[in-house]
Amino acid sequence: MTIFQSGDTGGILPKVLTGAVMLYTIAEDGHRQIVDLAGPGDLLHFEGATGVVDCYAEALTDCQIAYFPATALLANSETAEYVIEQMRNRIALERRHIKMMGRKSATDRLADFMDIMADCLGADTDTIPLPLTRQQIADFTGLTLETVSRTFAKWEREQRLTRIDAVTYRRSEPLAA
Amino acid sequence: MTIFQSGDTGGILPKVLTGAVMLYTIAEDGHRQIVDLAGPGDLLHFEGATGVVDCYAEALTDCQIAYFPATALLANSETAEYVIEQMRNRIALERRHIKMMGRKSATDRLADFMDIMADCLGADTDTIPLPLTRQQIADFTGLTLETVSRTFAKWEREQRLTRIDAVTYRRSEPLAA
DNA sequence: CGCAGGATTGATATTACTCAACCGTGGTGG
DNA sequence: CCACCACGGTTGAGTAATATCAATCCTGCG
Repeated sequence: MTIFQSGDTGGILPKVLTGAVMLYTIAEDGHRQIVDLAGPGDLLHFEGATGVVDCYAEALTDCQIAYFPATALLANSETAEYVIEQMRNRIALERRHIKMMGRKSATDRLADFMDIMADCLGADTDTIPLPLTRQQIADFTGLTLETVSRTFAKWEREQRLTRIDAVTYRRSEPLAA
Repeated sequence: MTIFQSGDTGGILPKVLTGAVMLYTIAEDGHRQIVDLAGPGDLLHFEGATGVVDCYAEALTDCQIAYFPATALLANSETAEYVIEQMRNRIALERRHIKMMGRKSATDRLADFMDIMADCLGADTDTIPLPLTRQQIADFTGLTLETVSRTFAKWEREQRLTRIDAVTYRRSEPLAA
């Protein structure tokens, strides 16, 4: 379940081969904020031997993780370029995340969230795997689980969203109101 | 004022020597979201010659910017390490940003925001430069400018925060309620 | 002097949070 | 086999907080 914890030392870079992983932090007041999502091909952190990770990584599904020594990866220019590309991807995703959280309405936030999930974990655009509990979605979006639940219920009533199975939804129309 | 725009090609990495810069995106609905803040020593993006930046960079204060060719920077292992370190810093800041935006109350959000400003632009911990308009603070935190204004007014009434000059505040006590 | 841009303040409405009850399911143990 | 429990999810009612709309203030500048 847990892949690494805040405080663990770096030096070895974990790469997701299969499955999905969430990264989160715990605030002083106990509030959990999910700060990142990773799927196949993604590196989970970038700390060298002198670094320490400051978040928790937990598997959302069954996962295979490979571990690479940071020094070796950065020594070779080809793999170093891959690491840099990965970091660029992380920055781009964090910024989408920020953009999503800047939305003032819960509906817009969750519509953006579904876009992100589709891009991160989705095969085709409108079939969206959702291996997260309502609480986890809330901790990702900065909403409450009740608001998440109500918004999904509304979308299902409006036929914009249909549940395929326990962890998959299909969206028919743009979700944003 | 504008340092680069969404759509500009990469290849040359801008580094802030002095001053402060904001990075922002514009959503389809016109909403502006500030996604990053950079101060002296920070690189503003990491796009190689094949990349394109997807946000806008605008100076918040008078600025000096130096430009480095990406290929040269990455060829040398010493400067490459600096670039990676910079990317790590960006990721860490974006995550603090996300964490801040996960706070449910405006007061908590803005207290976190002040912490971030202190770390990004501050000399000592409690003297906080704030070269942003209320609207820009709102676009950073995901609040409205009225809420920002009211919260600052409340803090000043409570003597937790005092304005030193047009762009500097001093905080006396923890701002979080 | 008048104007423009940012900032403040007020009144109101909406929206999401909070608290709480209840449902459904899967697992465990008697 | 069934009772019970734990956990996630749904739904409802009420409240508190912030967005919204609008008027006014302040300051620097032309």
